[in-house]
Amino acid sequence: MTEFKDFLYPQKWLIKASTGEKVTSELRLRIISGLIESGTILSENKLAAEFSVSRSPIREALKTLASENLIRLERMGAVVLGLTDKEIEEIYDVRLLIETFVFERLLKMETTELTMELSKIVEMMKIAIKYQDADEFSYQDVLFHETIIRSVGHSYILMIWNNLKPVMEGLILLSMRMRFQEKYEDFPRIVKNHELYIAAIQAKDRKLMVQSLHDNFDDVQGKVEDLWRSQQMLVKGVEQQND
Amino acid sequence: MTEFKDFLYPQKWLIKASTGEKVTSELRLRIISGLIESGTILSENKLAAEFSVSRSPIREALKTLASENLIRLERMGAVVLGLTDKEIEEIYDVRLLIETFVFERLLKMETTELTMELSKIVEMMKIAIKYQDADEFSYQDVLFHETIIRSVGHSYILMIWNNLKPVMEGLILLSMRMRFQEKYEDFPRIVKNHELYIAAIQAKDRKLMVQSLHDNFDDVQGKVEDLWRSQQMLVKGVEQQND
DNA sequence: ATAAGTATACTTGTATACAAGTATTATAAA
DNA sequence: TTTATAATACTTGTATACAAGTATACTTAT
Repeated sequence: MTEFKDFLYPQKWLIKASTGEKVTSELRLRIISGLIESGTILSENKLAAEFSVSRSPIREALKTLASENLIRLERMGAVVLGLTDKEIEEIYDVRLLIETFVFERLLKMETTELTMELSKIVEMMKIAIKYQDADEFSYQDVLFHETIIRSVGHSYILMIWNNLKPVMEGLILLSMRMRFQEKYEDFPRIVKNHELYIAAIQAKDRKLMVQSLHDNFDDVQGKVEDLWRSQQMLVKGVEQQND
Repeated sequence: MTEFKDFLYPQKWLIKASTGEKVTSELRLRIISGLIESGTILSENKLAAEFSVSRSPIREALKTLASENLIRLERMGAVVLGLTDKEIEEIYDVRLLIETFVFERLLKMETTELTMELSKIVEMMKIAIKYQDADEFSYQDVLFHETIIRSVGHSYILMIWNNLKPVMEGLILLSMRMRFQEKYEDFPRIVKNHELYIAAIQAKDRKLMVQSLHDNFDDVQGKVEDLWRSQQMLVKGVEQQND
């Protein structure tokens, strides 16, 4: 598989990935961004030709995307579902659900090690902002929440997170790229929210946690149209931006 | 793929299924039941030989089971994780989490059609008991909860259910088979619990719902050792039982 | 012109072939 | 006996081949 210049998904995150994983990540982001529109019928053969790959990794990708509700596999072809605003809200329902659950567990735990780790991540986020690295910032943002979820050691909550994560990551990625272009001033506030989250964990303060979580949602909750604009912009400027 | 006589998974549920789905369902149940022990290393080639199938459907099965936390894919071989008692409890954490969420939504909805549907399912459960059909009873039990979850139309809650369902189904299946052999007297109570659940939905009574849900968990919450016993019993008696 | 039937070009699901890499085992040397 | 090296038998990931089935389009007959 040739590494296309016009890949939306960060190439450096895919260095060790198999072809199947690469295709999965790229297709996912194209669907989330709206570059591949809802209603489109995807065929394994056409995708294989487009990516210059055999059908094996394509099949793997389609199965994964179907489990993430981004496409629906049918007799002939996979129909793209994409993300409506309603579904983005639903994703945040689930995030609120599991992070609230996790927080309840944290209330009964030692959290010094966790907050240490989270502080480190926030430092990394600041560096990413300084160097205007949207992808790195997104990575740390996702890692922040994953670190919290992992810390309670609940394998089925983690399973839910693992199913949700790829789509979340895509949304955050597109949202942050847009912000770096258009709303750079947002970032200090986003960082502050994360610091608030850490404070809530340290103080074991339910209310503070839910509040900072809600604020965090608002930060990412760009409407789908915004993400689409963002994607358009990126595709147009991709010749210059990508090495 | 030959239809082995010693399949644990109900053959009639797999009539329209592809080879990949058949292998997935059978492997899953063997892992849950303990027939394939935790720590076992599964190789694609060996499984393909064992099931008289090519590696394609086996790969599909292993990917699915990995997403369900039943195995862990590694460089060489897939290591079986199975279900510990802790994990079974975690599954019920998640069920409680999503069914409670769903119930909150139901409080704001018209539920006459839903309760009608649920009553029908309970009738079916009674018939299954009458004819001592453990598999059919399990099917209706799973369908009962799925019907409730689907009724609120939340695609990401449904996604969680879809990820959880196969393992749930397996647990219920093994648990009910054991009960039909050893604790037949349990069933009237199980049916009553489901009727209580319906009443809770009709009355929009949170407390009643949580209570009946908890009771329902207790009914299925056979310890892993019990499931293993059940499986042993079934494998020994399989020549007579399966057609 | 329209309807029916056939041919063709798709589709997915499974089997097989191949390539690259890893663990193990056997062999050889110290 | 122990260590190092080489050969072999595995492993997964990807490509390709094949089979069965479905939709489309074309051809033929009325």
